[in-house]
Amino acid sequence: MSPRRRDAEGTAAARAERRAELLGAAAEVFASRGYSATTVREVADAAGILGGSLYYHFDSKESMADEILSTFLNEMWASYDQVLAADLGARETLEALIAASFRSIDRHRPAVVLYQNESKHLATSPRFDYLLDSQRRFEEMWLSLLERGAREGAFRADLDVGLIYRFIRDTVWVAATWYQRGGRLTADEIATQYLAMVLEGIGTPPAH
Amino acid sequence: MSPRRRDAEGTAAARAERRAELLGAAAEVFASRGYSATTVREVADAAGILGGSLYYHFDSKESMADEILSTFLNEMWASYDQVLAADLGARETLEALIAASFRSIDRHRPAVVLYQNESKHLATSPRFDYLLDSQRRFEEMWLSLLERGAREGAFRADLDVGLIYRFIRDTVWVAATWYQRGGRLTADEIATQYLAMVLEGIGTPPAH
Amino acid sequence: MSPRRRDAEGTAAARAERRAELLGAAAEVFASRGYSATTVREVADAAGILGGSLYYHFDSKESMADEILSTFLNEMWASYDQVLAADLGARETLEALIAASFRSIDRHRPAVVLYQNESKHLATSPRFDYLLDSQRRFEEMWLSLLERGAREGAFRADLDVGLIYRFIRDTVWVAATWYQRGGRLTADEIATQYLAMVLEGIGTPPAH
Amino acid sequence: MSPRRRDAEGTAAARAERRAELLGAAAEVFASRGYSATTVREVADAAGILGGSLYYHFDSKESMADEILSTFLNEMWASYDQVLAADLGARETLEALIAASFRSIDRHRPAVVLYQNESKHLATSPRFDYLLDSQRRFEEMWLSLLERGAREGAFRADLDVGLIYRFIRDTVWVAATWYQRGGRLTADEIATQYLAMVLEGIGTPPAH
DNA sequence: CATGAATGAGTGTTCATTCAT
DNA sequence: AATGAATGAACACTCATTCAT
Repeated sequence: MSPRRRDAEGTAAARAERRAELLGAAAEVFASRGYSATTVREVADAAGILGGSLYYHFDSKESMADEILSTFLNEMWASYDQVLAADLGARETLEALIAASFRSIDRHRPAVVLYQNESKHLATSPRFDYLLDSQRRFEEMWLSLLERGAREGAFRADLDVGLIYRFIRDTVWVAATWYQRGGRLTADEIATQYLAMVLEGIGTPPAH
Repeated sequence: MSPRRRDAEGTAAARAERRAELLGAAAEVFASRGYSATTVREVADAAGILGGSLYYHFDSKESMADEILSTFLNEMWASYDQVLAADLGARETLEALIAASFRSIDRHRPAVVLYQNESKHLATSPRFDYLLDSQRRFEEMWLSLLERGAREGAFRADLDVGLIYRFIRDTVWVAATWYQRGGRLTADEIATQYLAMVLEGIGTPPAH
Repeated sequence: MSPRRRDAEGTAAARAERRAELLGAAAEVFASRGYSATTVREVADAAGILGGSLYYHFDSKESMADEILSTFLNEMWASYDQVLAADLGARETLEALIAASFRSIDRHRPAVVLYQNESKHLATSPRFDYLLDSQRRFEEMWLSLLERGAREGAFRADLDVGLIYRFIRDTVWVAATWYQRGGRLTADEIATQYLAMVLEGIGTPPAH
Repeated sequence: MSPRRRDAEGTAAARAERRAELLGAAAEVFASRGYSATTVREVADAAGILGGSLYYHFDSKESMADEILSTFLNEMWASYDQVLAADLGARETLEALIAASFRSIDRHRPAVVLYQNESKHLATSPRFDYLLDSQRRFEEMWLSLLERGAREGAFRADLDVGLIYRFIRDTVWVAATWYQRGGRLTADEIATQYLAMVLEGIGTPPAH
């Protein structure tokens, strides 16, 4: 490897790293203050630079949100696809998907919050069409899993599937608003308890 | 009595009614576009008047949000207090609270969305301190109910109470983002199915 | 005519008048400082209002330039069309067109300057396509007139027509950069002398 | 002697050459986009380097314009002075000056465009006072030539001298906006035809 | 009650310029 | 000589708010 190549790689990597740093700061601020209510200057402050300097790295505020969200979604789908490829039973698939989701929250908490709060608003711009695509694919995946589970006897068949879908979807993702790494419970512990609640309910079985 | 005077006579009631109309429009727009992303002009457009005219009725954009939220919270707490005053068993109380919550969503959907999405942001201003108070009271109420239920054997005791609290809280309120009056399911039907899920889970009991 | 209609007309007219006022100020500043080098604030200052207030009347800086230019071009072409419709001889047509041009300069001096200095730059945006259209029509009109004049013996035939075209075009329009109403010479006097120069030259005939 | 040292030896000349290269690119871009509308980055792009790198060679954007304009004006005046020193008759002087002007356009087209479009704007800064000086000298030169020509019978005496001055000035310099080296007509051919137009006009003599 | 013109602080963005490497 | 990251002032534009009518 020639020194030239070494340098080129070094700066390309350094640039990518800097972008990641800045996007991390941006995601944090967007998540806590809301995308619209956040000023570019606040993002820059959080990153320790001046407002204008962000534009050396990014085209616009929107493109920061774009990169934050697409990075998160790509990783999330990669982990979902791995689960789906394993071809497990309905119940095991559900368990694996929920665990994967909480791991996503653990790794991308601010991005998840941003996604939840602003995707509807952002999706009005064509550049964010992939948000709707992802949402559609997500819904299809869950609905078909829940229907299959009901058919196979893994899940109760007396509940509205659309309602269950929303129930699970909301339950999982909203956790991003309060989850914090290093808190009382780890992401895996939360996943386990969530699964217990979702599958068995919080009520005690009626006595005979 | 001239028509002018006739109008004047009804002024107080008419004014209140107009305010309610305008707040309804405002809540709808705030909920769908987000409070920060909504301009006063958009609210005015939705109400069929010009931007400046809103200031005859309200002091500021903030005060509209204030009135929307406090109206909703007052009504919500009135219904909760009624439930609590009935002194039911833990399970029955939970059922009644959830039913009351879905009825709140039915009556104040945009306000609930606004509350969920923006209360954190708005609460930085002292005028919205009551949001935090309400939240605190809400948490206390649920935690004590869940603890009592666990003690009394109505609820499982092996789950983290704080987690259950968040689980229920999120599950219920997020529904405001997709619920629509006159949709496939009524608020009461949704409440019933939610209760089934929350209490019994979606899984089928393991065979012996 | 009902009072309502009177009012409606009154405010519509008042609004148009205000726009015209502001556009007059804008044209003046654009012409003297250059469009790009002019800030919106400078325009507003010249109009005696604040920068933001301009946006109550106009969508953007660009739309001000647009309205200034299209108003000027419309009026210019109206006067040209009148000349062309009269179906005069080549020489008389040329005289009438040049007189009309100087009258345009008299009435729209800043707009002409703006047109000359910035149309190339502005025409990169599709909204200004009409500038290119106008330019093309202008060139065709002049070339066909000059060719006809050469054929009919009204103009010398030994000169390059394209060159004459540019010569006349530039000569006339550049005058907008120094012309001032109420100066030593009226627009008509300038037109007369320009015509003398263009038709007969500034040299004295060679003695026999 | 190493190649490095060989380079170093030629440093002063090499540096001057590089400056000239960069100024050539800058002049081209300034002329085509307008000075204000041109960014330093665009200049650098045209030169194949990065924006910041220009500042190794020049103090500021303004100093580039300065050097472009003063180089052009110095050369132009050198050629004018040569003409004036020859002490020709009025008509021959005019012919020689116009020919020299078109040769200037041929050699410094972008600089001439820049001069025409931006000198008024730039002249607000004291560093560009020489632009006004040049303009004044230019006007004096032409006015005295035209007056002398009128006195001596070389030029018509029935036209406004100030008008003729502007007529010639504009006619000549505006050509820089459309002239291109290697086009249909050479600079000398254009000069010849321009002189024919200016001296004899485009009209045919009235028949007796 | 409502209008419509204006305000002025603030927003996202641009860009000439600097400077360590 | 040139890079590339950063600066900071300025820009076009937005918007909550005011107020005379």
